[in-house]
Amino acid sequence: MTQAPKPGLKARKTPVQSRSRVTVDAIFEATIQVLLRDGMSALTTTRVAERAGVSVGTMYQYFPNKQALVYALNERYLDALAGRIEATCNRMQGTSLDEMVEALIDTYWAAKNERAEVTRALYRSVAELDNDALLHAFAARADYATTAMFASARNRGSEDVEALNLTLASVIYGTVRNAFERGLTEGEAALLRRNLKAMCLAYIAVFPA
Amino acid sequence: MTQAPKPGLKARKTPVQSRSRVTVDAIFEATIQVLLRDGMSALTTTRVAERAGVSVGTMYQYFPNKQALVYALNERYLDALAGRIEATCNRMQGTSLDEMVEALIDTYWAAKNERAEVTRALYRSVAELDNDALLHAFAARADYATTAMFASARNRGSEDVEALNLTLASVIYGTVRNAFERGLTEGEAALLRRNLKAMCLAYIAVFPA
DNA sequence: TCAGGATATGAAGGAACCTTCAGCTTTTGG
DNA sequence: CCAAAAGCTGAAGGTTCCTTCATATCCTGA
Repeated sequence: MTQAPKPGLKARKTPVQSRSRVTVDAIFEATIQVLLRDGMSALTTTRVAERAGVSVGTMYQYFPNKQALVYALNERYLDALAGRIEATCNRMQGTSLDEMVEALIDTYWAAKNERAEVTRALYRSVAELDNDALLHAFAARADYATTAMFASARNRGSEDVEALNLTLASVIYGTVRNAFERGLTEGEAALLRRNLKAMCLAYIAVFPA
Repeated sequence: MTQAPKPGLKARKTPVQSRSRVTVDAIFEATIQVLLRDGMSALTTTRVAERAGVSVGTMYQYFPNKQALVYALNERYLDALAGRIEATCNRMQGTSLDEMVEALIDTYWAAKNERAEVTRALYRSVAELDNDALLHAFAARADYATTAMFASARNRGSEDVEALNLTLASVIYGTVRNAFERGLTEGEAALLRRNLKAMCLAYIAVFPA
């Protein structure tokens, strides 16, 4: 995830004093806010710097260009998300498939909703070509973790773990994202989450046959 | 879907001669190709015109600005997609829930895959702010159709149709999209499609209780 | 305390892009 | 066949934006 970004997308300089760490954080935060308020096409170096309370030049000391900024923002987010998924997978090792699925849904759902605006802002920036690689790296990392977890399930049948993972991961990630994109009310969201779990459990119950 | 676009996004002039209808089609096609080859950030009026084999001025005779072009492209695609969903819903009226779900999955899956590149290209353009409205309009239209279909199911239990629709629609659309974004092999895709159906059927079987 | 590295500034160069418009070509309807 | 409508052209105006760099300020370790 963090290795070998496309050339030209690497951070230019790594903050060493705490002053600059604050600056970089402010820049990231400003980027999110601009993205959220004005959209990707209005994401301007000047605007970001202004909102972050620094000058444009400062930005260019940590990011070689605008694209690198967006890249780093996504990397940061996906890295944290993958970390949470891995943590859940470790925690649930050896439990039942049912418990695993519920935990995975809860984790992913929570991650998307805790800072819903951030998620929404980032969705507006991944359209850029080079971020595809980032997404695939994330998917690979997450799949690795969940597959290992499913393989350790107490009550597993004789199914192909890879196939099981592909199915559950696609359904869970896909559904949660779709749920997130519709503007659901609290009630609808709760209902959908419950039903998603029910659906996965029903599938598991029927299939290990 | 076709009514009341944001001001400034309306088509400027409607083609009346067949010559210009060809031109407009070429422009749309060129937009897709540029989007696909170079991404959203390289989508330039000059490049689109060049690839379409017309001059920039021509483009501006049918679209008041670049944004309107992208808007129209999405509108066109979503309109066709909604139409296909509605057709399926009409065709399946009065059948069983199982058949409905299978038909819906097949329709959506086919629509995404027939011109996979187009779908992929459009995903790169919806990040723009104003297209959100378009997506919501599409969702509303699709939900209306599927809800009506589910309500007519031969073997329905006493569940809340709206809830059933929310669940099935979110899972199906979400999963298909997610499947599409991972670069699945033919085999994996087939497997996932089969399992998605199985999952929905298992859910239906358990719940009308 | 002080030198040197780290950090910040913002005006300005320069490239890329969107959009217009005056004039030219093609098509249509009578 | 011809006048009017429809369609097409592309150079150029005007704007916006990215990025650099010479200069100034701040911090840290000795």
